[in-house]
Amino acid sequence: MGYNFGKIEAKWQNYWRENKIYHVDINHHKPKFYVLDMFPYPSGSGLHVGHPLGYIASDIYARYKRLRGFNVLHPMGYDAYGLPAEQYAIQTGTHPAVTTEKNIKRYREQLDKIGFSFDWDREVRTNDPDYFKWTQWTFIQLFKSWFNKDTEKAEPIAQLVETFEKEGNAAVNAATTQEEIFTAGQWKQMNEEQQQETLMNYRLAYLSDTMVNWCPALGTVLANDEVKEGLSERGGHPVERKMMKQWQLRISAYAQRLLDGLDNLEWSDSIKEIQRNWIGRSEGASVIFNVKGFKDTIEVFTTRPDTLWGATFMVLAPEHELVDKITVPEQKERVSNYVAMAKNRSERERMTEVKKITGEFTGAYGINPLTGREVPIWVADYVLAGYGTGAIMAVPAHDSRDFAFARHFNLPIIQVVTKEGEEPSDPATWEESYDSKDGISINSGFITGMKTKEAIAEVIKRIEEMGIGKGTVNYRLRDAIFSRQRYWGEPFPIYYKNGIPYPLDESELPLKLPDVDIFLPTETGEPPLARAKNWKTKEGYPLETNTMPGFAGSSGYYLRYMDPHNDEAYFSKEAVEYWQNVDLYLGGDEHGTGHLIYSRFWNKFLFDLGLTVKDEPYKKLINQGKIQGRSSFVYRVKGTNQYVSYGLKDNYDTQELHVDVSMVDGDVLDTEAFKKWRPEYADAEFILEDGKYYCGHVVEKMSKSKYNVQNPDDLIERYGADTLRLYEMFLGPLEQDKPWDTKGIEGVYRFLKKLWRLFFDEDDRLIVSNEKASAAEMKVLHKTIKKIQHDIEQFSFNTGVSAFMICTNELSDLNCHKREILEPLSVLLSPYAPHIAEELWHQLGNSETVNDAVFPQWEEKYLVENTFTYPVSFNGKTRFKIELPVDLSKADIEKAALEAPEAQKWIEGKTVRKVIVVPKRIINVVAK
RNA sequence: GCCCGAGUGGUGGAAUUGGUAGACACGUUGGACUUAAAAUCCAAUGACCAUUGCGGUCGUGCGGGUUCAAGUCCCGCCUCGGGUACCA
Repeated sequence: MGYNFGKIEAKWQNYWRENKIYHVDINHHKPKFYVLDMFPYPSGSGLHVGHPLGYIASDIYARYKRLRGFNVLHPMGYDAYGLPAEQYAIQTGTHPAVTTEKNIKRYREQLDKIGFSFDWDREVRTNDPDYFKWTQWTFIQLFKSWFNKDTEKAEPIAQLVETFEKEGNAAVNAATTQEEIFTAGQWKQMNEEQQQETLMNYRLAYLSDTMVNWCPALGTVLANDEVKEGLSERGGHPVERKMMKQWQLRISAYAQRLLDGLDNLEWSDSIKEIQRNWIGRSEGASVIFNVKGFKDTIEVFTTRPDTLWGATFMVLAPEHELVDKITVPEQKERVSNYVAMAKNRSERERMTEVKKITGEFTGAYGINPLTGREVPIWVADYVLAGYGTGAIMAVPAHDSRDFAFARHFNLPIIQVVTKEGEEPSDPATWEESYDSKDGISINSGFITGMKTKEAIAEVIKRIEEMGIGKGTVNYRLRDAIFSRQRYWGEPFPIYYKNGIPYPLDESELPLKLPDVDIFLPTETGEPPLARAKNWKTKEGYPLETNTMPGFAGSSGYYLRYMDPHNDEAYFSKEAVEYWQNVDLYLGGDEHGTGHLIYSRFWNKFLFDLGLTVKDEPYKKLINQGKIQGRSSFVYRVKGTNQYVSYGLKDNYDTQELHVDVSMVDGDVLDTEAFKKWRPEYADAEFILEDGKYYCGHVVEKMSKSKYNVQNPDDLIERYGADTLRLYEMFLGPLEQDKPWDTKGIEGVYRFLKKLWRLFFDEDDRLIVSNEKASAAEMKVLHKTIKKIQHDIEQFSFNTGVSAFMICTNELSDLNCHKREILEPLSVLLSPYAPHIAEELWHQLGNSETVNDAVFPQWEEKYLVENTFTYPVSFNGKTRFKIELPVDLSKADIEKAALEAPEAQKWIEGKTVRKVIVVPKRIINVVAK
């Protein structure tokens, strides 16, 4: 019989469930540890082998921490709102809730089979009213808050109103889009609508007209991070720019805190860098230019105020409010045509035509505030309305885009920075602009001769004194568009009275999704919720018809796990004070600019409200790599039904076709299975090599259409969950992308069978003895404990698995069947392979779960060696080995090495110049 | 374009951070057991040269450098993967 994983795994999975082994509560006698996986969106195709990779790693860590005496919170749930279920609903009429429920059930079955230590009593689902009540609640708090730049935190709108009533807004330093200054008197004279409109400019969740990423195919707007290269991330549909009234979150207010917070996080440098780039802080100055003949001024943002003397023209974004006003009559037509063209270009066009230089002269002139020189004002779409002030001063000599523009339209180029010790040259001879971050200012008035850094500081100082500008910081981070014109998401807890949005009373939450007849927009283009009957408050006011985006529900889910059944609050004070924040978070790095930013923002906001106790949600983050599929190909001879084996395909004119990897074993195709696969292959003929059909292969994304999906259920069926767990870890470093190849799973399976043989004989009789272990056996054990502990703490799970293999191989060689060795070994193995470990632990006579055992402690005394086998190298090349006592002095080691018989041939006829001895490492002889 | 990350046997990957390159597996080859197969076990397996035995040369993407010693550090390239994209 031997190792019967099927029986063992079912048995212990039941035992764990029935005895609630993974249920966890607050326990003040133990230190807490919070291990979290990014929860999955339950898709219709179920889990493939790539999904559990991170879950297995975090499960090993969670189990390890438990063995080390921590009270471990390790929950799981579902990111249940999402487009696929809704798209399916549109096609079939099946309610997305039904699809989602079905998919969750399948996910749960698959997850259960892998033997995770999740506390399912804490499961959350983003579409569960008990859960999204708090998503809606948080939205209301955002609506009722503003960001005070003086205190660098969110504060209640109610207090802001009090300030307005007392002194107006002049002294308020807020993250705001409010431009007009008003007095207390003016505030009081505003009507309700005007006041609400004003407050909207301060709220952290606010409604405003904004340029959005509109995706016609999905019928909704998308956030910036949901658009990749001008196409929607989901589905790859084209995205257009459109002006729409949308809910937004003022995440830009938190830009600096989001940036600063990164410094103290144990995240990979790459993901921190991605976030830093996304936030995009840049320091510089805003400078005010007068417009000749107008009272209006143009404010520009520049990171290089030291190049003001080189500004030879100005450029406004097509959307800039002054374009129309300042354009001279004879340019009107050209400019308005250009602006219309620029506005209508899709995102995609705009991005693909980056190199195309376009623009129009307005006919107006700006006046350089430092030099008094007149510079022409142009309109061009290389200047973005959404960044800085939507206007720039162009310094063609030192900016590549300005340079290209100046060359194209024949505008003057003046050099104002040069490299130290270099003579300025004629820009007309240049091929590109001169990047001058470390230079010396020339031809630049009072900063001439200064180094760039001090020149910038000096200009900022002077323009501030002169009142024509100031030092400023700009961020690339945009506010997050929070409305989706979709059905399957959280409804906004907002109603409209006279067109003004108001939040629902908290007692009205959760506001559940209404029923609709079909999941499509209305004829008039309103979102699906507008189809619902009676989508209004008790008083009859219409409710918001947009729904929230996918990242709404995932932004604060880690907090709800701490106290998932609380109906009084998001989570209790006691729970958050105990569990604090996530100690270890595992997930894919594709969430670098989305979820991980939103979630940090959400947490910081709740922190400002005094709800969370940590400023950052995820202390340590590990991004597991993707598992790629290994696709197989057959080669059809064109125009025939003949298939030629890989090695012979170059002799024919062939077409490459994906075949299902389940029919391929080590590149050899099961030709009979292939014939049965599809009717058109029934009469397939094969041109074989050595009697076999060899397939070609390539490593690519795992997907249905490539027939390379490996699902964990089949592998568990064949090898068991423990083998699957070990194999996924054995594949390679956790954070690295790697191809999936089922071939190697045999090796791991063999290891478990071999381990089993240490405990049982051929007739399944336990052969474990209570005999005292030998020094050699103790050494194997303690070496392994040390290695396993080290590897788990380093998240080096692949080397951990090989350490277990080495250990088992060595114990087999030693013929060791001793409890003193095997009992700790079963504990050691339990994080990786919990089922077999639990079985062995109980077979050894333990009646409690192995999860409550104590992780064994390795002791140095078993590891000490009396001798060390030195590699002896001559001029860096290893020539022979010599075993010497470890406590030998350097001089004696040197002597022993040089006197060794093998050494003579390398020394002969040469002079020994030097001998390097590194104790317990190496001996290197330098001989010439 | 800019910013990260990675290139090691036929394959996945190791290498205590500058100290025996290729651990552990897969695969392959040969052998044992078996009527046979599966399973299991044993041996070989970086390339090349030599071979009766000992052995030798080369080798971590490429080219240079530092060092007694480089997969690891420095300089310059190449290739692949990811992020970002007119951000002033």
